[in-house]
Amino acid sequence: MNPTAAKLVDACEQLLCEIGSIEELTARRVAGIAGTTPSSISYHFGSQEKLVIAAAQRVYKRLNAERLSLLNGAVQRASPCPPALEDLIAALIDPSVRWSLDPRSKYAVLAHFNAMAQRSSTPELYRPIIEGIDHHRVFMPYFRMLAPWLSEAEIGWRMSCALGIRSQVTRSRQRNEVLTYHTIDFSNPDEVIARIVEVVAPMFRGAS
Amino acid sequence: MNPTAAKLVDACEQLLCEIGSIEELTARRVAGIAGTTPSSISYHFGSQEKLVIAAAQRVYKRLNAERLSLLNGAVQRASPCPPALEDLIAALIDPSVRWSLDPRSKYAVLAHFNAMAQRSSTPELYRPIIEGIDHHRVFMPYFRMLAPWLSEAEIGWRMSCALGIRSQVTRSRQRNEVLTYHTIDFSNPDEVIARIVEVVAPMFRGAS
DNA sequence: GTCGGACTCGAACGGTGTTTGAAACCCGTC
DNA sequence: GACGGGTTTCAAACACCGTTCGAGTCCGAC
Repeated sequence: MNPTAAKLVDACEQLLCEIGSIEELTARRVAGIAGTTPSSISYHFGSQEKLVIAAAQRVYKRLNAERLSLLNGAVQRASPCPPALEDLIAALIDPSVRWSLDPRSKYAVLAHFNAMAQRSSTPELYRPIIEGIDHHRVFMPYFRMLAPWLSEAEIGWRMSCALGIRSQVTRSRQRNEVLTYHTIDFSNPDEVIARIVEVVAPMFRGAS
Repeated sequence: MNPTAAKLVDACEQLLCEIGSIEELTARRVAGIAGTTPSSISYHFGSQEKLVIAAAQRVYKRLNAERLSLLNGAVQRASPCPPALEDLIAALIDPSVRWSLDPRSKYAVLAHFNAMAQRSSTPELYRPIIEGIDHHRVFMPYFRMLAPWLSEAEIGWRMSCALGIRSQVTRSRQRNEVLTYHTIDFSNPDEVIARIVEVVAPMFRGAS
């Protein structure tokens, strides 16, 4: 990758972590941090939007790698048995929850990325990233072992639900705190993860 | 309300339903539809942002009224017994799910409103609306009757989870379809609502 | 009749992302 | 070593944005 382009991605990542709103990310500021000019963004990436996507893609890779490593850890720990349902669910949501609560993490990049995706007039740019689900698919065989009475589609649906709950936690923290009368410490990742596991696990049990 | 201000809210609501991205909403377009000038937006509402908030507030009122009426219907149908758990959950999520799938509804206004809230540099403007949870609180006593072993906070947490799953459905339809191998018809509100009820209900049951 | 407030609107302002065209640079070829 | 062509850089210009400003209009109160 061209060194200027690389510097732009770095600057974009850095700025996305510093700003409170995506509106504060401007081509001139990014270029300034990177020590170049706004037009170089268009030249190397086609548009500011695509630069943000490039930055987010890099961060997503790290997050997915962490999730995969958690999964592998749980699998190896339990080997030769299948991993515990709770560990599986925890691995699925752990990195997102933990990163979103860690100000030193690059989670802000993903948050702003999602904000941009929602308001974009060219959603096709974001689709490949947002709907890339291979990192989720790797969980499915393990869930199936634990709940063989559920079809793959049923497993997928429940994983979607788990991810939706995860998003609710990372996005609407204040609302959750009010709704739960501040009895849950939503700034404590371990507690949040345990709470999510607690409500998601029954979805995969035979009860119904 | 000043007639020009009213026309601006109407125009804003209309335009929000027609556009694909919030970026296509410009002060000049809104003013054009309303038959006035951009500066009147600043004059009557203070900013374009606040105009969108005013428009969204009106739509939220209608949605919350519909939700409340569904709740009351379920309560009366079951009276003097408490309403069925499934009906309660369904009432909680029904309007959002149904509106989000009905192109004639004003759901687009709320979708764009949420997109704006996420990217705004003045989130305090949105907080009162997004975190207004009185419409959710009215559900709590009924849930408590059905699950008296859960504290109010536990009920609130599970309601939050249900709303998170709801958001996942209204926001990331395509991803859900892929994860479920297209076995769920996410364009059919009745099916979607039934699916959500199916996974949420166990959260409120005694199992664990 | 005149004052004062509410309202409207066109022009201007400072900002945005992107395009443009001319330099500067790099590097293989003669 | 000099040339030539592609690649990269950058300042200026462009079209557009939301907002502000100031003059002008309207209308009811005194």
